[in-house]
Amino acid sequence: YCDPLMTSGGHKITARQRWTPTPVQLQILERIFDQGNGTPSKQKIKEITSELSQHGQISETNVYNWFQNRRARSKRKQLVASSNNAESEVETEVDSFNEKKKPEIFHAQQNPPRAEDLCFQSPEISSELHYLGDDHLTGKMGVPGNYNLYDQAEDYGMAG
Amino acid sequence: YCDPLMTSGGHKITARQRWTPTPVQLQILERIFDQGNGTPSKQKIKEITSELSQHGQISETNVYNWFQNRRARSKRKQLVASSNNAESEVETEVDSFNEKKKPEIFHAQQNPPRAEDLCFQSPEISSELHYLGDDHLTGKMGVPGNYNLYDQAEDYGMAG
DNA sequence: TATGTATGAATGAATG
DNA sequence: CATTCATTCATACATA
Repeated sequence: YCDPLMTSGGHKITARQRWTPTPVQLQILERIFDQGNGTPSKQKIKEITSELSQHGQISETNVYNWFQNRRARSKRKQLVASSNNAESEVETEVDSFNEKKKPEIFHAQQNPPRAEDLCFQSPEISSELHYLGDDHLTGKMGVPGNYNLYDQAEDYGMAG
Repeated sequence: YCDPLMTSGGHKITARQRWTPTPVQLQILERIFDQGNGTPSKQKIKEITSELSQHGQISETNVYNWFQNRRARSKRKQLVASSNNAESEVETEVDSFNEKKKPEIFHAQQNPPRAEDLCFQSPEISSELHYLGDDHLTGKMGVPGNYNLYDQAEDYGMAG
C-alpha cells in the first residue's frame, strides 16, 4: 500500500479519521524512538512534526500519540516476552497477564445495553482527594474496607 | 464490538477496571463543568457524586479525576480550524461521528464540539498534547497555519 | 464480504 | 495542577 493520505485513484481523501503514518514518517519516528528519548518535549514534538510534515500531513498530536503508544506497546511486548513460560494464549493485547502491576480485580459487571448500570471503583482508594485548600477535609470518609485495588505502599497523606 | 466480558470458560474476566461514566453522568458532569470550569470544592465533589450515584455507581474519586482530566484536557478551547485545509474539499462524510460511527457504544460524547474535523486530526483537540498547559494561554489560538497553542515554550523539565 | 490483526486515539487513573 | 502511564475503543489494513 502507499500513503493513504493520497488518493488512490485521483480522488480526494475521504477525510481519514485516523492518521496513518507513511513509511517515511514511520522510519523517522522509529529512528528518534531508538535514540532513547522516550516522551519528547513539546519542543521536540514540534520539530519532529515539522520534519514529518514534509512527508505527509501530520500534527503534533499524532506525534505525541505515536510516542505514547510506542512506549506503551513496547513495554507490553517485553512483558509478554518475559512470560514465555507462562500461558501461551497470547493472542492479542487484550490478554490479561497481570502479574506486575495489576494483582487482581475484585469487581465484574456485565455490559448492559442501557449503560445505566456501569459501576466500578471503590470510594476513595486512589488519587488524592485532598486537593482544595478552603475546606480541607480531614476526617476522610470512613474507609468502608480494604479495597486495595493496587498494592499501594506509597503514602502521601491519604491515610491519616 | 461486543461485550468486554469474555468469560468464555473460567478464565480471567477482564472486567472493566476503570469507571466509565454513563451518558447521563457525563451530561451532568459537563453541565457542572460548564458552570464553573474549575476544580470543584470538596463539598461540591460530594454533592456531585451523590447526584451521579443515582445514575450509576460512582465515587468521589471518579468525579475528582474527571474534573482534573477535564480541565487538563480542555479540548474545547483551541480551535485551529478554519485554517488551511487545502486538500480538504469538504465533500465527504466528515460531518461527525455522533451517530453513524458509534451506534452502540455508550461512552460517546453527547455534544462534541464538532467544527474542524475536516481532514482527519486536529492539532490539539485530542490527546494530551498539552504538557505546556492549556488554560493559561487561552486566546493564543486562531493563528492560521501556526499552531501556537503553547508558544511559551517553557521548560518544565520533562523528559526532554 | 467477513474475520483477524495492528495501531492510532480517547480517557480514567496515577504520580510528582 | 502538570505530566505520564495503562487500558480500552475504534479503525486501517491484511487476509481468507
